[in-house]
Amino acid sequence: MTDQREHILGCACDLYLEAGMEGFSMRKLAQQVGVTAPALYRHFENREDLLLQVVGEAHNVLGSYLYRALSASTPRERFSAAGEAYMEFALEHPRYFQIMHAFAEHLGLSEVPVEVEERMGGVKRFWDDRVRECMESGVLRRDDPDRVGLTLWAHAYGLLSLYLRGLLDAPESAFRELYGDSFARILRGLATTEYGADLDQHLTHSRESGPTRISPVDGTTP
Amino acid sequence: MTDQREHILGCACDLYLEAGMEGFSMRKLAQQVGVTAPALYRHFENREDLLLQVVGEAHNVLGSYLYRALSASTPRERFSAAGEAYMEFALEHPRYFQIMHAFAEHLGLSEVPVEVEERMGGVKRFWDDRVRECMESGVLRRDDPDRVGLTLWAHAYGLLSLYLRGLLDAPESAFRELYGDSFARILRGLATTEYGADLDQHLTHSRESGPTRISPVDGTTP
DNA sequence: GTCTATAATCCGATAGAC
DNA sequence: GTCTATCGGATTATAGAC
Repeated sequence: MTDQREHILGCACDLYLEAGMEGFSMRKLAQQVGVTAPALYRHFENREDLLLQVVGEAHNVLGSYLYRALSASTPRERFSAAGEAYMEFALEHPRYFQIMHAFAEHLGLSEVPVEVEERMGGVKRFWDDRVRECMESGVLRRDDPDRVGLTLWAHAYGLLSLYLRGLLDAPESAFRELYGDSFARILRGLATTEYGADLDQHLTHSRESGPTRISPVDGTTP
Repeated sequence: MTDQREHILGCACDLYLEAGMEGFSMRKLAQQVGVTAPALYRHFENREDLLLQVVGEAHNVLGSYLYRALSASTPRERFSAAGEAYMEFALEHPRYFQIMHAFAEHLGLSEVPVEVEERMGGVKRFWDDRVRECMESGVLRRDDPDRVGLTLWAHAYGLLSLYLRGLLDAPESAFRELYGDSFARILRGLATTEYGADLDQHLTHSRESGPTRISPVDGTTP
């Protein structure tokens, strides 16, 4: 009873996880807590403030998943474990996964709150660190860790989002296999060795100039 | 005036593109159309039905972007153009990009409507076709086009989503460069050649069994 | 800190006249 | 096909008593 605020926050997380963003209201929350709606405003400024705290909890849970990955003993194992931890979090807490990436959008905000931005920066840095130590130990090619981290993060995020939104018609077991498979493909590369050389050349020069090119690049080599 | 239904649909698209999902209501739409709210129900069953048509329009617009990419003359150029077209669509019509991927979620539906599922299948097939013809012409490594297509699609979708949600603090010009760069990295591969061999072995065997593995794999080779 | 009561809006959808 | 009028409901948030 001392920390009624935390009790409310716990109920808010439960309610959101059960009902999603559409089904979340201050009235329902009050009912679940066992008080009346106005009482909530003694502890939280408004609905937005409250949901921001829920996002914070989502980040805490993700953090605990990622932290576990650090107990592996080599960079390549930590890297692998991190990728799996990110997937496990998304599959076991899909609503958390959604709200932390789409908070501003869900609330119709034009800007991402700084709290969320900072927390998300932490997630990104975690990826970058796994990448960096894999580069240092020769598992990953030497490259800009920040960019490589983003590529990996975007791929994982995209794959999980498409799955959670029901846009991939695969059962969970199949998806898990697909996720690891897709990761492996990215690490190994998709282009033939012939065109791979082309790409190396592209990347060496692209840091300075030029329009966006995606793929087997500019018309130089046939 | 003959096709008032189309006029309403046009206004609905405009209203959604301006106000987003949060700001979309039958009343506001009616006001924009210049009629009263009940009149809308002569043309559309309900709000959900109407928004489903908006999603359809979003797919039409994306389709027109992708279609343009087919005018390139070689598989590798069509591939490159397709990736750029997907990006251009997302950057120029961010709301359309969002609603077509998150329609069910936005409306609190538990299942993705079949119309959306089919349309999205078309997008996926377009990616797969670009991949397939690149494999046949030796630009991409021979592999399962369906899986490779998914990897590329997920990466592009993830990167664009993160950017549109304001989770990447980069201006648009920087993002465009980043997008192409990230694509090139995936095509070339991220692992060192040494560990790349490991991955090849993994992929060869993984089609049949085993738990999800992500990266430099199983403890066999040091 | 919590209550009752209520303000002030907004929403989707329908009935029935024209 | 469109209107007026309205039903029936939801929501966030506040005022003031206890």
